[in-house]
Amino acid sequence: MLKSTKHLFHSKIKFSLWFLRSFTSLFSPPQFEADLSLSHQHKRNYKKYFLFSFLNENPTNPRVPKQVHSHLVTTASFSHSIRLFNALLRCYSVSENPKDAIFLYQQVQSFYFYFKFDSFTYAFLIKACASLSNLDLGKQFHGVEIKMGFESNLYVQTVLVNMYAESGGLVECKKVFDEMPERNHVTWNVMITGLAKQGEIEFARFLFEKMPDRNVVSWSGMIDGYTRMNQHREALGLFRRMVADDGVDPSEITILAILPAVWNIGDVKMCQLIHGYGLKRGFHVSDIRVMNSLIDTYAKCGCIVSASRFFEEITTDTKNLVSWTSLISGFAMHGMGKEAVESFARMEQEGWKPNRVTFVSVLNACSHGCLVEEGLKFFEKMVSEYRISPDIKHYGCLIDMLGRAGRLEEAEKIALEIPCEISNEVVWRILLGACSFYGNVEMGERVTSKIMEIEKRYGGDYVLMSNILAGAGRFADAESLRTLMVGRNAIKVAGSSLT
DNA sequence: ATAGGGTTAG
Repeated sequence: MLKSTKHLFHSKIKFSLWFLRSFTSLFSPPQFEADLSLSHQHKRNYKKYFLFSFLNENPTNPRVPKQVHSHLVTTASFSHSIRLFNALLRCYSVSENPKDAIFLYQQVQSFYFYFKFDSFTYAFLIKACASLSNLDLGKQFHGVEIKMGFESNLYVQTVLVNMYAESGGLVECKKVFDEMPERNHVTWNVMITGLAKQGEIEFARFLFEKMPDRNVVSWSGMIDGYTRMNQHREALGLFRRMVADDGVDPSEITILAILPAVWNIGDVKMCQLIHGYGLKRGFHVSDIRVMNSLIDTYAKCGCIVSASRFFEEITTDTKNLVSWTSLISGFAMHGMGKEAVESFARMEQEGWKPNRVTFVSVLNACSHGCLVEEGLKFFEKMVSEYRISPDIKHYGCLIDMLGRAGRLEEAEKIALEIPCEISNEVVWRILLGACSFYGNVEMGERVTSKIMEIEKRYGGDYVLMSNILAGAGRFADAESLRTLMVGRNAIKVAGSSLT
């Protein structure tokens, strides 16, 4: 008995040493070896501190929390520090697998029953539930947290509001917010951004106007809410009010929230203004997300030259895959197939591996630039070389490309081969457009019946099909289709131009 | 130690 315990103890020491070695070799903190000569208490504190900063300084490396976790398990030193345990929990809650936070809690709860959890523990656990969008689990921790006496803890209640907002429990969200004895600006912001994200923009605005000290987060949240709801003028108005009247400096996030409103309205001047502001404030050198969004906005405002010039100004080590994809999608929407294909080649030369979005963009470019053979090659390359299984948008581009080139039979064949789990009415709608362009009545009728199996309320389909029929001289059929459209209450919004 | 994020067929 004694021997085996001893053996276990030795193996633990061995493991610890291996562990410390792996830490030192990974990060080689200065004087770590020397500190081993300190007193036992000192060593333990140093180790604790080291593990703590190890966790906090490597938030993106998924191996770090696993290493610390296994160290704590094998050395049975969970009980030594609630802080270390909480830091580990925090790491897991923002990691790729927030469920690990729940597992850690369950493990500690069942093996270390004397362990006393504090308010931070519950805050991070509820945060993990928010990342998982798991409303049921969140409700359970809400119950536990109340039972442990944190019902009026500002931090715990704030993450609780956030969790309910993110996982769609708006009723509970409002209830918790209303019943909080004290709130700070974070609480208000969590509530406002949460409501704005869920589409409750009116109520978010009400709270926004009522809130005592608005900051850049509150403004950005509201602006983002309006752009999500397609209320772009309202978003721009709020942005102007924020900068001009309240004198609040926009952050990177504000810029990212306002740019979709800019390109939806198509305001090039506004885009240049924000670009200039970014230059002045240094966003363009510091935040690749803002730069990528600017490429996209210039392209969507019709200035592909500015978009590509701006792209070329970004240094090679700052550019990423999204920059390349934004450029290619810009070329695609301007019908510049050749430039898109060249950019794709340059991107591969610089060592970037295209993802599914990059392929949607380049296939779209081939379709708009009438590069059918290239497009088919890209599709083949995506499947066999990059092992990306095509999704419905890739098929959409492919069908659009073949349809525009008049290769309707091939397009229809592919549309029929799409697995039914991912198929939708949009691919058939694309094909219907091609049938209309080439005046193919028979296929048009087949395709229309396919669409009607899925969606009967989209007016554009009736209009397109009745145009095909009228083009073939079948005016009576065209007329009855129009009547059917009115009878089914299908709506066709009239087109309009921005200029 | 609590809040906000970029590219996607018609």
